[in-house]
Order: sequence, then structure tokens, then C-alpha cells
Amino acid sequence: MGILERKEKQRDEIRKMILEASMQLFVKEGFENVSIRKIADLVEYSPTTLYIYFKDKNEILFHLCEMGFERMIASNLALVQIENPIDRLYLLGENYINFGLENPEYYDLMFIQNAPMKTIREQNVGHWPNGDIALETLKHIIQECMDKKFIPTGDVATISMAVWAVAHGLVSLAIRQRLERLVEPDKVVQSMHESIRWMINTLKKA
Amino acid sequence: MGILERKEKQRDEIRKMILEASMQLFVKEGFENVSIRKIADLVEYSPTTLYIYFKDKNEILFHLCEMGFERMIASNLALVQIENPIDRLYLLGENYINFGLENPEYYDLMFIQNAPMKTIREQNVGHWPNGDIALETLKHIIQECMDKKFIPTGDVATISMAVWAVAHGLVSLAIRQRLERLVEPDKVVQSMHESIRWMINTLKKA
DNA sequence: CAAATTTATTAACACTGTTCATTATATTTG
DNA sequence: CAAATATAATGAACAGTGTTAATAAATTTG
Repeated sequence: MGILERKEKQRDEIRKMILEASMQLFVKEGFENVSIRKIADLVEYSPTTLYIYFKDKNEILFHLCEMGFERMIASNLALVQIENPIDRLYLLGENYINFGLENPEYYDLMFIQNAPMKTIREQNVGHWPNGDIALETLKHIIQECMDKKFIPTGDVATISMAVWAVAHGLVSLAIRQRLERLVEPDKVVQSMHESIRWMINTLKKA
Repeated sequence: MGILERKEKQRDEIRKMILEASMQLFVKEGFENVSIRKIADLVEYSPTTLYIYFKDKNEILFHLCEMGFERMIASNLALVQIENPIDRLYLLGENYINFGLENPEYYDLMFIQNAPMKTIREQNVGHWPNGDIALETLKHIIQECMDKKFIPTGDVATISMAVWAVAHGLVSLAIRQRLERLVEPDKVVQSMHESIRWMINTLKKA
């Protein structure tokens, strides 16, 4: 069935084209300014055509979200070279905060917006490809820290949850301008890093 | 100037009417379904009239946000009766999580959405009345814990930030359905409470 | 080549926040 | 009290939004 295969490829190429235009709009004009009509203008299709290649806007946002996770996973490549799991946890925390502050639009889509999760529930039958990979990285590091007795033994999921919560709490409050009423605006970033380090320190000492 | 005063009062009453209709819509149909036209329908005014009483939709949302903080502050009334600051911190954490899970729409407005902060920046010259009260409560408890040597001494703002981050991280990830990929859906709430308790425990032991 | 299928488009629906010009209503002044 | 003024309220419109149904164009299949 060579022709069907070729058709699939063509379809995938147009899908990719649409997604790349969306991403271009996304990084340039921000999440709120990505509209079906603007994407259509950019790829020189009519707005309705996009609905042949994607079920709805949520599905496009879901794929942008997955691209965000690819970037995040890429930013963590250096982790594998660190043998001490605690040091790896420190770097993971730093990277997480830096990624969030440097890519607030992506972060929004990955961890704050509802849209991508709607697609996951409606179409991907509960599978979140890249998101789950990122979570596995955290759980694996926590597990290794426990195995090597660097941190107190406990439920991996619960401790991972607490660590993730601190990091996400800091980033999401920061990009929503809520931290500026706790510390001076120009001290926010520094305080965030202190907070996450303090968190891992106490985890180590406990 | 009695007549000017009466006029002010009338104006305030209509403002209150609009806000109450907005709140009604808000708690019933959720944040995303609050539109100027729906509010106008409810108060039996034309949509444009609302712009005589409020600058824009953001200002209405800002006031809803303040109402949310009032609810939150009310839910913390029992705190003053607890003399031990550590126990007060435990309850504050529990209350925070419960409030977020029981009032996700309010929580959204208070800590996730941008809209209320825009009004603060543009109109209230940087003043966030009820939000700041809630933050002061947290800082005050942390300070008292340090004074009584229950937790290690350090920068109040930084430690408050970390504690707030855990709580907010948990709640915001939960209401955005991100925690369900770390623990089974029916265990999410329990794990959240375990996480916040674990956090304060380690803070105490450190 | 004709029929069937896929792909793309136009027009429209039902919304959104917001502004402007106009009208209706009060209030104040002569 | 009547005229002028200030205030309050509105209808129509602008420029958007996501999405769908019906229609036209292109392509593949029999």
C-alpha cells in the first residue's frame, strides 16, 4: 500500500507545517495570541482547513505542549553525567526553575493550562508521552537517593510530589507575579533558587 | 455636600449589585463562563452600562478575587486560638489545601489568573488589600516559629516563600489535573496532605 | 473517462470585550 | 417653572474568537 503510506506522509508534513507556524506565533506573540485564524494566515490556508488536520485548537496546543517538554528534557541532558543522585536533584531543581523563567509561555502550557489535558483525556486515552518522561526522571532520582540512604525512606510518589510542588509553586507564582509581594522584584529569582536549595538541604539532613 | 454623598452611595450599591451577580455566575457556571453580557443580563442592564461602574472586566474579576480572599481569611479564623505557632502552621497548611480544593474557581482567580494583577498594577498602585493580609498571616507564623526556636533561623521571606510554594504547588497542580499522573486519582488528596505535613515536619527537625 | 472520495474554501453561527454616538433621565441653574 | 446642563443608560458597531455545515475544487479509484 505505497500510496496510502505516501498520503500519510503528506498529511504528517502538513500537520508539521501547521504546528511549526503555531510555535512561531506562540514564541513570538505569546500563548494568548495564538488563534486558529492567525495560524491559518501564516500557513496560507483557510481557518477551516486546520480542522481537517487537527480535531480542535486544544489538540494543537497539546502538541505545542509536547514540544515544550522536549525542550525541557533536552535541558536536562547534562544530568546523566552526574553520578551522585543528590547533586543530580540539585541540578534538576535549578534547571526546572531556569526553564520556567526562560520559557514562561511553554511552562504555562505544560503545567498551568487546561487545554492540553483535555486532549489527553479525550483522545490520547490518558497517555501523556513527554510529560510522563519528565516525571519519571524526578521519581528515578528520588528513588536512587533513597536507595543510597541520602534521604529518608518513604513513599517515592509522595516525596516526588513535595519536591515537584516546591519547584512548580515557585515558578508558577513567579510567572504570575505573585512573588513580588513577598520579596522585592529584583530579588525574586535569587530567592527562588535559595528556596529550592533550602528544600533539598533539609531533605538531606532529615 | 449631602447630595454628592448620596450619589456615591447609590453608585456603590449598583457596583455591589453587579459584583453579586458576577459572583453568582462565577460560583455557578465557573470562571470561564463569566461574561460582561451574562452579568448584564442578570442585573438587567445593557452590557455597556457596566463600563460606567467598572473600568473593564479585569476590575470586576479583581473584586471577585478580593471576595475569595475574604473567604480564605474567614476559614482561618480558628487559627488565633492556637498558641503553638507550629501547630498553627500545620492548620494553616491544611486549611490552604482544603480551601483550594473546595473553591477551585476562587483559587484560580486568587493565585493563577493574570487578570486581577493587571488591575492592581493599573489602578490600585500596587496595593493588594486582602492578598497582602493573607501573606502577612503566613509570615507572622513563620517569624513566631523562629522566635521560639521551633524552626531554624533564616530569612522570613525566603522560608515563607518555600512553604507557600509547596502548598500552592500542590493545589495548583491538583486543580489542573497534573497530580493524577503521580498517584492514583483517588489518592491525590491524601497525598497532598501527607506532603504538606512532611514538609513542616522536616522544617521542624532541621 | 466517469464516479467516488478526499481536500479546501466560503459563509455563517454564536460568542467574546470594548467603544462611540445617541437617547433618555435627572439635576442644576437662570 | 422652564431652560440648560450633567449624568445615566442604551443600540449599534468593531474586531476579534472557536467551530460547523454546505459547497466547490482537486485527486484517486473503478
